[in-house]
Amino acid sequence: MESLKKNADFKNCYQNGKSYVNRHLVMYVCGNGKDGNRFGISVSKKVGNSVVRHRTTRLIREAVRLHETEFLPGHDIVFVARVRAKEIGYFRMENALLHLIKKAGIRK
RNA sequence: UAAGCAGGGCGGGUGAUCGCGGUCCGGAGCAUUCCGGACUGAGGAAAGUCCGGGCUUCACAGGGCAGGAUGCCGGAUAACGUCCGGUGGAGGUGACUCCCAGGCCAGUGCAACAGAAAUAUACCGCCAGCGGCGCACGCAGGUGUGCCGCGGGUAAGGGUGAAAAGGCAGUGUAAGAGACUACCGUCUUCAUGGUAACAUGGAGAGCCAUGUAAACCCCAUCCGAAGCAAGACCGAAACGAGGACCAUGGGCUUGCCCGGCCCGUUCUCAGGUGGGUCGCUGGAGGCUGUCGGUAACGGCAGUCCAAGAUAGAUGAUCAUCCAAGACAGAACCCGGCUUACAGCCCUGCUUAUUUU
RNA sequence: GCGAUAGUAGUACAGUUGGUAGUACGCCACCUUGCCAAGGUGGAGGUCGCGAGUUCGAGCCUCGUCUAUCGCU
Repeated sequence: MESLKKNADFKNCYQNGKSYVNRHLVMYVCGNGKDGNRFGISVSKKVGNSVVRHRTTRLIREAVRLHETEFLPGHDIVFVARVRAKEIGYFRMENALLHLIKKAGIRK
């Protein structure tokens, strides 16, 4: 999967995209005018120490990887972990993610 | 067996499926990239960033001042505020542990409250002398005693305080006082042992004097600055400089021509942005043996190569075993310190109890 | 990666040569008023972020540690 790298890409998504929220995640979506999707993951220092943040990032990335084909193409999507996200395992993270993309209407 | 002390080690394992970073090999491809295979992929603290060094760039004739750091002695080391071994002090029955442990007779500052007095004094007290008044004895001179006053001698005793001009016992005295004596302490000096810190012993000084230097300061030693986002190299586009080209194509200067300027095409150069490559992991390296050293550590020989990401790679699911998995994620590299940490194992030693 | 600053009452802040921790607002009680506000009087409230050390004695000095905020690249 292709990832968002530049700070400007994230800023663009925050300002021009639409946001969807649930208990564990925040998702920002905006169009990018390309064939595929690009994903960004953001976990702030408030969530925990380095080990906790890395684990949270990996859970989100794994969930995105396994469900990448279910996304409608042509979007930049940023996932932001909320503080409660550090307490959950993979399956609840997966459910949270699927819930959000269904809510946003970008699931096939 | 119980309690404890010191040192060292480990820090979940195995398998299956899907997935990620790196190196090498093979194939496709030849700017890039894709496919397959093999190997490999976080720590004891990777952490805090508290010290020290390597490396890189900049600065620099030499010296001093300022500023900072360290501080018993000897050794180890590339270096250190680290480590090792001693000395002194403190704690523990003990194994053993802990200590920023130089200098307030170079100078300056501070010591609230209480207390008479805080670095110098005399409040109460003690003591004799002189003067006055009273009482007792006495014929009287006078003697004894009490109170008051005067100028003196004292620092034993009193209470305050964290701390009151060595302690304690005796001699001595009007009362006292290192005034004198013994012991202990302090200081000076000599001898012996030790590389030294220092220890032990002898002799002397009657003892001019508190604490605080994690107060200023003094003394000795050390220190140029910044950091891999350091730095080196390659270099799109756009901008800039110079040259060449022109069917003289367009515009401006103009009534027109010449001339000049800008745009155009192309070449060279400079700076070095987006980006890329290097720095980047073979090193004060690990392990084993041996030799020197009490040890820290060092010498020699053999053997091994063990992450290198660049918005940042180790994950997910399932099965299974057990003691049910704590603290926690490399970002140029090393040596330390400090802090966090579920639990497990090994070695040596101490104390107590019991048995032989 | 490299640094800097701060932490004191519920809140915002003082606190100098180290010597009994204070100010304002807020809080509580009383007075005033028919009632409320304003005003007046009195009172409570602090492990000085935490742990060691130096000192006779630390909010203050030293070391370690935690949290928050900010800066440079």
